[in-house]
Amino acid sequence: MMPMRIKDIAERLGVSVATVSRALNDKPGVGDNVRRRVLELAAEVAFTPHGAGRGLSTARTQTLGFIVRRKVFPAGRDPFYLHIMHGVEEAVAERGYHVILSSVGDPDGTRPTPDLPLVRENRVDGLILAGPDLDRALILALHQAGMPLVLVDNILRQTALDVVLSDDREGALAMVGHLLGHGHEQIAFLGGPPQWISTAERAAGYHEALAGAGKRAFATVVHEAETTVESGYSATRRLLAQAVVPTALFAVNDSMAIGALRALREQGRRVPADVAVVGFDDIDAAQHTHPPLTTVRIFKERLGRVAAGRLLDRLADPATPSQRTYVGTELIIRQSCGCVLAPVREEVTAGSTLA
Amino acid sequence: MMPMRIKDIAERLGVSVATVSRALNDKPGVGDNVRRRVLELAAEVAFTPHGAGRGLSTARTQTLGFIVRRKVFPAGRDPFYLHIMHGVEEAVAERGYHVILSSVGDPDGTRPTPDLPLVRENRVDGLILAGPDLDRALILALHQAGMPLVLVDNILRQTALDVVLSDDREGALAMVGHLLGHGHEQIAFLGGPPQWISTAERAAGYHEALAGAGKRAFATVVHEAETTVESGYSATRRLLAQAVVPTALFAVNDSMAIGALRALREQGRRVPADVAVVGFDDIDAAQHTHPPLTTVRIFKERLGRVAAGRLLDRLADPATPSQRTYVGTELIIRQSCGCVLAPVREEVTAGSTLA
DNA sequence: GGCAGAAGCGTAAACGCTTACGTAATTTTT
DNA sequence: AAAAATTACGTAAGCGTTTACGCTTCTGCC
Repeated sequence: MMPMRIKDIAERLGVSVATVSRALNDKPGVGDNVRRRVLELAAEVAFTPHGAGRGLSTARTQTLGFIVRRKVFPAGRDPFYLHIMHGVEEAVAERGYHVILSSVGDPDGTRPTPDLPLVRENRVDGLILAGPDLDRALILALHQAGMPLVLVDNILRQTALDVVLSDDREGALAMVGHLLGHGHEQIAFLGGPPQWISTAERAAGYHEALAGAGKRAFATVVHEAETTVESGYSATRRLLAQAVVPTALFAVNDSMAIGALRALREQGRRVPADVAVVGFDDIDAAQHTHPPLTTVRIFKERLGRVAAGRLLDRLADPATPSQRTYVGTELIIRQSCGCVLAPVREEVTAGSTLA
Repeated sequence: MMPMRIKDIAERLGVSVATVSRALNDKPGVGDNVRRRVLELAAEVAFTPHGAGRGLSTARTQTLGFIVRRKVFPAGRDPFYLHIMHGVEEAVAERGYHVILSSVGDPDGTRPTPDLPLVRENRVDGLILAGPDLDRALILALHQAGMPLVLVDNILRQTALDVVLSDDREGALAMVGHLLGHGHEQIAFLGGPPQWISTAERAAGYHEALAGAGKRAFATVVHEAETTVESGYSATRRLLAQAVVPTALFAVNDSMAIGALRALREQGRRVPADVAVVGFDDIDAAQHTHPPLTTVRIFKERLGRVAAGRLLDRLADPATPSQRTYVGTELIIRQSCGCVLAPVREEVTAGSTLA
């Protein structure tokens, strides 16, 4: 019942532990005969090396950390980062690694240089840092301490770090292009914190699309401090109080778009007849809004998979130059933009509350 | 830069590593003087024991595994279990533990007794097994191997295991009681797989409520093999084809309720005017449906916290008798049941698409 | 003042694995 | 056929902790 250890295998086969270890790890210095016998027995008893033992001698834990700011975690929020983590888990499992989840609280300031128990305890070989609002000082400290890192949905300027992003600019470009193609002239933008890479890039895509079409941005471009349903709601109300009302509303993410839907409905404006509303992310709720939300899908699991791949590659070869990877997006046309003629790509269960 | 190890502390203080270890672990056999100096220095350099080293000598990893069936994970599904995991993470972090996420695939049958790499590698002290459709053989094998376990949203009859469940029967009782109290006579039930504890208990609560009120169950009680939007949709269509149509529809979970909303809408029935629809779970999407969905809220993070607590307690004292814990639910009255008079408890951002 | 017991501390082994080094046997080279 | 190089294996040290055991020094007691 007690699992076999290398020592036991060595004993049963009448060889030394060193030989067994070499055989198991494909190292030279073992005869074909002995090697075969070792591998056979190992397979038979489903031998797996003891994690801590191996870790102690190799200084490798075969484990990655997935770090996310506690605030962006669920509790009513869309589980965007959980989807990313799921992608990470699948990818690393395929390569024999594990993931430890850790959500960091607000910097408490009790420690001069912020750090993570995970790291101090040497429990991880590398970290995936997800989300735009992780403490800069923390990231820098980890990087300078030599911890292999990959950033997801975030960048750190002036620093050679691996970064995985969704192609937000391209997605926004496509979205706004789509609206323009359907005759919208007055497209307002509900933005988020400009220091977040994703929201900044989406804003850039918005402006670029308009410029490319020779149009001007809608007079009032809002930049909210948060990207929640509430902020989308209040921003839309402020927008509607203006003299000229937009014909389309591009929210920087789906949560804000949902807030916009609510504000419009309360003001008696019909969506999409009076004003079109589109979002970004394709969160789970987007297909259940009324009307179902046209949006730009982000492949969240894919982001996780790619980030994990980058990190594992870097661990295998620490000299790999850092790189920035963009994961493509996809336009999801539902009813909230009124562009029924556009090609509709929908999964079977979507649009449960078709209007 | 290199983190200090016990050896270094011992050297700096001119004592032995054993003494340092004893001081750090609050063990007797250390003078007050030396102890103080050790603790001071340790605090100063933010010493944290090396995970693998400690793990190797104590056979404790300070790590828990969170296991979930791959199929129930996101990719379009509601991240129910991710919320649970989040609760787990918060709870264990407070007690200095870590969580490793692992989603298990379908049993591939290549191994006579199913097991987990996590366990064979001795990476975890215990496991939280989430979801009703984990392989029975796996659970039993782990249990018999002496691995501390806690089940969430699942039970294993005939086995003394710690179990954490939401109080589904009570929730269903309250929900159906609420409908009855508002005059509904014909309440249909859209059920799920009866071997799942949660769906079975909800069905039981439904019948119990009706029996308590002296009513009979609606002639056709449906039990679907899946609890998806699609199955809710098709089950509702079948129901509507019957001679007598219910006045209220109680779906065993929110996904099915969403499917029901779609089917009703397609058939031209108004919700809640013609037929009330209620669900269970309070998934993220429930507040964005049209109309917003009345449902029974499950405290998913709390489930995770409680499960983690049970497991940690058991690790601290392996003799703890196994126990079954029920986490209460909460009726969330929104618009889909038409019972506007009931007390409405809503968070601020809810009901974004108020009808 | 002598002795038992306790307290404070060091020594060394153990956990399970990898790996540098040494040695004997085998193969290759001349 | 002798020297040199290669191969196959064992020995032992090391990774960072904890802990059983043993030695000294103190304390208290008669």
